[in-house]
Amino acid sequence: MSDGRSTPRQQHRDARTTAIVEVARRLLGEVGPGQLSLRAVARELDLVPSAVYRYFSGRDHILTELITDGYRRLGGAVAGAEDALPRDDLLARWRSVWTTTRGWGVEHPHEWALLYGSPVPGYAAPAETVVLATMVVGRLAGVVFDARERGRPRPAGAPPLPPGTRADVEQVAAGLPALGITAPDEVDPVDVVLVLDAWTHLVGTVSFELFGHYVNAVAHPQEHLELVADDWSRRLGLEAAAG
Amino acid sequence: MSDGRSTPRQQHRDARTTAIVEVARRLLGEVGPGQLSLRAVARELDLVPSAVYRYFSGRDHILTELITDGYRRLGGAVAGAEDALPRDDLLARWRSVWTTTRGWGVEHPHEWALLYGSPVPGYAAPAETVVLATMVVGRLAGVVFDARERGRPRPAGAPPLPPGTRADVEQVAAGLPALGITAPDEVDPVDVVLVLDAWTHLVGTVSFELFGHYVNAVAHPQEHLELVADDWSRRLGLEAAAG
DNA sequence: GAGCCTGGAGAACACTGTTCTCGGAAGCGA
DNA sequence: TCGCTTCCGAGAACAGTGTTCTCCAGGCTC
Repeated sequence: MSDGRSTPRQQHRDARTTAIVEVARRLLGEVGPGQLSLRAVARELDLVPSAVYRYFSGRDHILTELITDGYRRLGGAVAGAEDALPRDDLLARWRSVWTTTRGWGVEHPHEWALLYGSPVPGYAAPAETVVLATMVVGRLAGVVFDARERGRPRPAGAPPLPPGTRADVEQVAAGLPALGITAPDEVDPVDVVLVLDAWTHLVGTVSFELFGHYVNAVAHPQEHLELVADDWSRRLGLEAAAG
Repeated sequence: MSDGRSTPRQQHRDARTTAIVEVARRLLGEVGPGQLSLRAVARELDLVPSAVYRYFSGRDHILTELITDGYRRLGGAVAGAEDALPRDDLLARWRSVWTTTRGWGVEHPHEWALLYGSPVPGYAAPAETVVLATMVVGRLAGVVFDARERGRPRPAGAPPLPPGTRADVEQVAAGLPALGITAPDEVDPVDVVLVLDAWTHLVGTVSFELFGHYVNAVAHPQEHLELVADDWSRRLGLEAAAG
């Protein structure tokens, strides 16, 4: 946020900027997006509303900042948990990504809604966000690629991909290095699709839990999520060779 | 909405009530929830804002009505499409539920966001909604149950369910008749979990497309969704015996 | 030390949801 | 047909909201 040398003014500016985001995030946790009020943020900081406009172009700008911030925090939590595990324990790493993602969502439901719920109207993802938003799915892909590298193949039974999806996969595979994902030289297109689907299912499951679609259906969401995670790991051939 | 005999007053009231909802739904399609304004609805009907309160207790009440209305319409679209297919063509019925659901979402993205996006703050699902909300997953379950009835088993390879999930499944199975879902006498618990997961994956996939999480990843969402649908049908053993 | 410029104050505008009172008109029973 | 009741809409008001504008003082920069 601050460039190299920091004048006193720049320091003050940075402090205020982060203070605004911090307060906004705290209020977001209390009331949820849509109810987040710029004036409330200003009040909390003993500021007049118009003063906030020195730092942000408006309410949506603050929300945008909270979104990138949320992706950063979620990604950080997932990365931290997975990095603490031995690289060879693919199954533990895979489950870690799933449970850490859910854990973060359960702890920060409003931020989760901001990231994966209805998009905010004025929001156009800045360039920085697109790489941040891929952290979770990137970790999923990392485990799968490591499994292939260790000679664990995917169970048979997948049909060939239709042409449109093949094109999509090529697009994705070409963009992997830019996202910091180390992929094998020859990426299996089916792996790419399955990882994308597993990611979708992961986020969908957590969203269903947090958004109340599982009432009267799933009373043990943690257990259920682990079940789904193991299911996908089996389909991706992550478990030990002896089934 | 109207009970048996309808006095002129009741007629007028019903007409106004539906008119308000209709206008609200049209405006919702233009601006999205959160931007939907009670005053704008009133303006459109040449009404003063306070007059709307004769029919709805507030803005959230209108949104609640739009939610139940949305579930009804989505469910109706799905049911209509599936009922037009021969009951024995399980695969076609299965795909129909998937593609019809996506098609409705693509046509009504804001209503989709209302149903499956971030929950509305003041919204507590009325009793009527819980049955409406299960229409899509109920149709998925119906296809699977019909497959079992026709002697198509699920492919092997599923691990036993952990105790918490077993309890959840029993709860769900006990509630099936109340939802109008005809289930076999002995419901396979794994089938219930898989249907729930397929439903989650379906909604998650459409949401990811509509909410912009698939940019730079899935340029052919229709084809991708069909791929996912077929994938689940294979895991559920819906296709003809000869693979 | 002179000057610029930045950040905050304050007022104002156009909205929003919601509550209240009040009037008139339409429906209803006799 | 008359009179009463009920109900619907108008209107004003209040407390909020996001946003824009002008103005000014203080601190930073040169």
